[in-house]
Amino acid sequence: MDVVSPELNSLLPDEIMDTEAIAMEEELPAEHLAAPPQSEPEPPQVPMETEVPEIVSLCPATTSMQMTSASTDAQCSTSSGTQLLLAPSGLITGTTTTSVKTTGPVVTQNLPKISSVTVPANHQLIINKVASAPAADGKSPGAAVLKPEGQKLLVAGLSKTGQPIMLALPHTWNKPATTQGTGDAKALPTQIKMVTTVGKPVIAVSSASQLMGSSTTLQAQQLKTLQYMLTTFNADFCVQTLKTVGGVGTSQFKTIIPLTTPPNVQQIQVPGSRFHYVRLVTATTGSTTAQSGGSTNTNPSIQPAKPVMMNAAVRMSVPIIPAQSIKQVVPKPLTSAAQVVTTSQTPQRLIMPATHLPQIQPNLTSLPPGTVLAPAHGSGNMGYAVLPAPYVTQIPQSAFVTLTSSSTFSTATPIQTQARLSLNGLSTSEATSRPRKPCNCTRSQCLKLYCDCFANGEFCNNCNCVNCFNNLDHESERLKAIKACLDRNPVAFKPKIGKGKQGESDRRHSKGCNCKKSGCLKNYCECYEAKIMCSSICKCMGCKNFEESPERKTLMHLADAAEVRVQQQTAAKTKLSSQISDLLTRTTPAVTSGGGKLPYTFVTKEVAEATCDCLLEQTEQAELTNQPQAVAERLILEEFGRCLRRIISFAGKAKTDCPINC
DNA sequence: GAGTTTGAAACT
DNA sequence: CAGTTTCAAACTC
Repeated sequence: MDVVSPELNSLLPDEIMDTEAIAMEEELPAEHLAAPPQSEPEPPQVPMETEVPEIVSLCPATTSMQMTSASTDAQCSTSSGTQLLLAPSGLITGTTTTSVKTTGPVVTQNLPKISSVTVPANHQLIINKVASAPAADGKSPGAAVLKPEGQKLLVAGLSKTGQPIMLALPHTWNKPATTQGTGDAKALPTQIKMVTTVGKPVIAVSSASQLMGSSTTLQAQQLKTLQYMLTTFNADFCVQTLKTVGGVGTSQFKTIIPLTTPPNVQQIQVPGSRFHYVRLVTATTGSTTAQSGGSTNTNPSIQPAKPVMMNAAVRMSVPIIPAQSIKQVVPKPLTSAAQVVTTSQTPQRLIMPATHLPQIQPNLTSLPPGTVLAPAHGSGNMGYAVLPAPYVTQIPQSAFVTLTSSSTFSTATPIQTQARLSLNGLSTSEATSRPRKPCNCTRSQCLKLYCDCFANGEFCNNCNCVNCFNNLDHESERLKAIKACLDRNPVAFKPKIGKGKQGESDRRHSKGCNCKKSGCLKNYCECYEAKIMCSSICKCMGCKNFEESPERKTLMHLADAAEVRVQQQTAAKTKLSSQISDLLTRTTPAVTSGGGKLPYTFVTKEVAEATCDCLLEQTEQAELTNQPQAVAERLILEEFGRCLRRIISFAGKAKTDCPINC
């Protein structure tokens, strides 16, 4: 399905390399890009672990957050019992926690259809800074980060499953948008991070890097209740937001997964991260202390606190809208393309931004579709592995950190579903439901594009490869390989089958094939393999893969016929099996006799399948001899009768031969 | 299943 | 960028 205009699609190669700039130029006021007005010196720039600009959690889950919709005005109100905490990363590690006060403005701007969400009384909003860079005052590395009036939180919408999608806006977000487009997007990259709760209400929101080192004061009285702006997740906004957060037109959907080794959450403190996080968690007794406003800390915004007890987790992912799938993602962000993870009963996962990926940083957005950042077991200090989305399903359970109500981290349940993303022009369902063929690589270590698994952005799983490095155990090598591929070809992991120009076929090979001997009518040809015709950009010789080609038509006809035949046989087999099963079920009471094992007992699965085979064979015979349908049906029924007689005969014989055991 | 063919990827 | 080599999938027997 074509979901993105050719114009947009044409923007992909360059723009995806600088998604932040695009995002800022297109979506954010210029002031948003400018240096924050606070007087504190800018914290030292730390290497950006990744240019992944946004984090979006699209995990389907329920949430106890009360949502109201249809409001078009930004609102911020409170409800009793909710606490707002601002905490440095130490909060997560259990070393320090800072409770803060805030004036609590939640501002939405330039966002349509704002609605609101009410935070339940037993929830806390915890603002956590993950970055470990020293604060400007040098006293509180990793200290709380939000300006009193700075951090804006948007609940950008609700998924189908009701989970809120949160936006954390830089403190400059509420500035007028009059200078939009005049700022230097690259100078001060700002990220909107969208997250949703998973299961119980935990919301993680990242703010812009320039907020690091700043402080936030939140009024404790106002912490008790919060109400956030919501925007309904209409398609236009989704498109804009996703473009903003992920860059334009790539078919990538990035998810960030925390490091393993719970309960040590040091991994969450991503060194050099420019992201901040806000978590909305269920209030606990321990956190009440944290939100006390009576701290004597010289920095009023930073107060010690107990480790926060979290019983919910967040999964954040970074969507980069695929050219072919953007419209698939947007309307149903949490049910299909965006539904990266489904968690189980305790679906809490703490998701952190990728870190220490300098090698691939420049091309992160060119990573395979659905790239995920995940724990890297063998990557030394890399911290996070860069994974395509399908990898998520292969990550062992221990790879996820769960925040539990007992203030400890534990492993989470494995991911149950995976992102459904567009791959090579196939629909998301096609791409993910189709079983991938195992590779047979022997010399490439599955780290070259020769390997289909690697090229398609998947881990090798149940493959026949030799000396495979395409797994989490060789993450560092794999990262290097990814970088090498991207160095050679920045769009190496982009789908080769994209949209053609206007007026041309919807799908065409991005590079074109180079076939010489196959006539482009064998699967050697990438165009033919993708079931598309060769185009003007192909360099093939003797091409027969064009619209009017009689050879192609013949092949297509044969292929269609074969496919129909297979489908018919499959359907017939299924139907017969079902009928036999149903027959056995319905006749069970009637055939009881003599107290022994009855004939129907012998209609095992194998017998049923054999019967089906006989019937199918009869069907084929009838087809081959061109029998009329009525005759064919009669022959099949006769065959079925013979099968039944044989079954009964053998059953009766067995009963006679084995009166004790049967 | 072994051997061959093929063309993309990688290399020079 | 063109020519060559490497590689793994597709194909044939």
